[in-house]
Amino acid sequence: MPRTDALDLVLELVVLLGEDMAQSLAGDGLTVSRARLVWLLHHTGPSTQRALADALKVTPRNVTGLVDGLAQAGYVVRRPHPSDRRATLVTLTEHGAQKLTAMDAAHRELAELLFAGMPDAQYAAFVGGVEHVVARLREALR
Amino acid sequence: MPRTDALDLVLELVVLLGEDMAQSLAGDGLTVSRARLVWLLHHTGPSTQRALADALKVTPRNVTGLVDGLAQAGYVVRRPHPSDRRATLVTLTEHGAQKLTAMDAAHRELAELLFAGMPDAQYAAFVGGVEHVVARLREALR
DNA sequence: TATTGTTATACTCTATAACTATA
DNA sequence: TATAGTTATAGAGTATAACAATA
Repeated sequence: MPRTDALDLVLELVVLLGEDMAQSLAGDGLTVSRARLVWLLHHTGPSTQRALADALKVTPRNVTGLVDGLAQAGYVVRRPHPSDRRATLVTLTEHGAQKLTAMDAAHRELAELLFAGMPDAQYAAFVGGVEHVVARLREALR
Repeated sequence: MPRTDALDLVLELVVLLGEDMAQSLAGDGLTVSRARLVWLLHHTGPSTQRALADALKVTPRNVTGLVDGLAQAGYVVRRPHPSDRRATLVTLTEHGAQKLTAMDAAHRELAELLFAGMPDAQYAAFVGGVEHVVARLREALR
């Protein structure tokens, strides 16, 4: 007896969450792809484009484009790598860093919005359920 | 105390589910956008491009491109509308209909994969939790 | 006058391949 | 010879605007 209703509900959640994030990011002049890159920079510090490409699982060429857009929007700058003249270090600007700090806060507010008011027992069961599903998906994708 | 861990877990689920679907669809020569269109056709029958644009919440121009690609891939054909000569009715081909029936089965199998083995109590709590989160998101997006 | 779908144009994300500069 | 990042090229998804055919 497949539990397709739960899957459909999860798919709806995916759609709504995607809309919410895209809408919020658009307000900051960001796209999902660009946000992923600056989010990474924010949490790991200045990185070479090569490292970003590996972490984001996209091609180096793609990173060039994303960094171009982010630089034009004032989020990041390219700095020379101190010891390897082939490489560049992508670094958050002051403005970018401030925006990312604000995004951290927005992230916490979203968590608050979604889960505040949920009874502890249900919250625990929900987390357990998501972990279960994530584990199954990881196996399936391996 | 924001429950950011649950949000991060849900975001991971979104990523993994997206990868799983994209991988599966690529095997059928489909993209996510094209799959959404044929999925709609499969469940509502032949439709005008205008109706598809409204249902998918994209522009008519976008639908033109998606239908072009799906027609070339043999999933759909454009037929004249019987009473309105401005409009076309996008219809699944025999091949497309068979593929969609197979996708229905794959959908049930995915539900089976994700939720089989989950205790009834946890399943119920999980569904309740997702419903809670979906409701909150609906409010936020309104 | 309004609607359906198209052509024209443009931007973003994505990829592969060839090339430059450096290691 | 290998690596970092670029230019060149291409396809998909998305949008707006102008237009043709029809209602």
